[in-house]
Amino acid sequence: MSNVDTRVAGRDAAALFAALGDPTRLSLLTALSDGRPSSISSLSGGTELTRQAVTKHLTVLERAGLVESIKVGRESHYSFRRDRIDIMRAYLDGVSRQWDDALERLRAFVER
Amino acid sequence: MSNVDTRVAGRDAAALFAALGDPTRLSLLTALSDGRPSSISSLSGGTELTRQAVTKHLTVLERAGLVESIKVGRESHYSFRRDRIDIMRAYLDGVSRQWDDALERLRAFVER
DNA sequence: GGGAAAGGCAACTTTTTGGTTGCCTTTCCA
DNA sequence: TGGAAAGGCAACCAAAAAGTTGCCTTTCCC
Repeated sequence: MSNVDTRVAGRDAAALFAALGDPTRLSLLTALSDGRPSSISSLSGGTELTRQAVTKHLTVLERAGLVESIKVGRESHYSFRRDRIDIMRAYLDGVSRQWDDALERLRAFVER
Repeated sequence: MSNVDTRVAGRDAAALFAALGDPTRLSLLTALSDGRPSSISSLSGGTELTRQAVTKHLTVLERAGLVESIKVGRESHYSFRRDRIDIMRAYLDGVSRQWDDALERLRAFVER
């Protein structure tokens, strides 16, 4: 049952982890997590990357549901979506808990 | 300062997230998180994958520090390393907290 | 109105990744 | 002691990812 849980959660989680598995995307997400929606240009300014490269990374993050975008005039404003982070946290918590339980069982066995 | 923190943590974290950004590796990690060290054959048995494919995934996980291996006779025993999970949790907690703080500041501003 | 800023779209190149097959070495155990 | 089990190593392949360049459209604002 908890086995099924982690497997189901894992399917969702893998895509999220993959989206974060790139230093550039991770820093984009960090930049957005301060709450200020940002345009593509402002996000690519200050980096070594071209605007198009940043666009691609933002698209990856958006498909994973980690950010969302709205058009404001000629700009696209990207913003952080906190809720998806919780899925990853839940997955990591599950793995950690399973590990802790395993250790506990081992301890109980040894001390028997 | 907390900005620097997330950036430093981010460098480590990206590699870890990347290692988890694959369904196969995620299920390998889940299998190992029950505390029982497993051989490559036992991990590849029951899956559609060849032994070599599993070996490669385990190598990725090991380079990321998420598992470790020891040789036992002719077998390689892989086991879960919980400590690295904490780095990812810390990163996600940091991002979430930054987001929560931003919301709080916004609320305070609006209610002023 | 017209130039500049913001960005979408598409083609293309280069690496990386996920996976395979084949072969060799080491270890186990009947 | 000799086959079978476990697995390392290397070459290879195909698809995906990361990034670039070029060009076109939309919007802003002087």
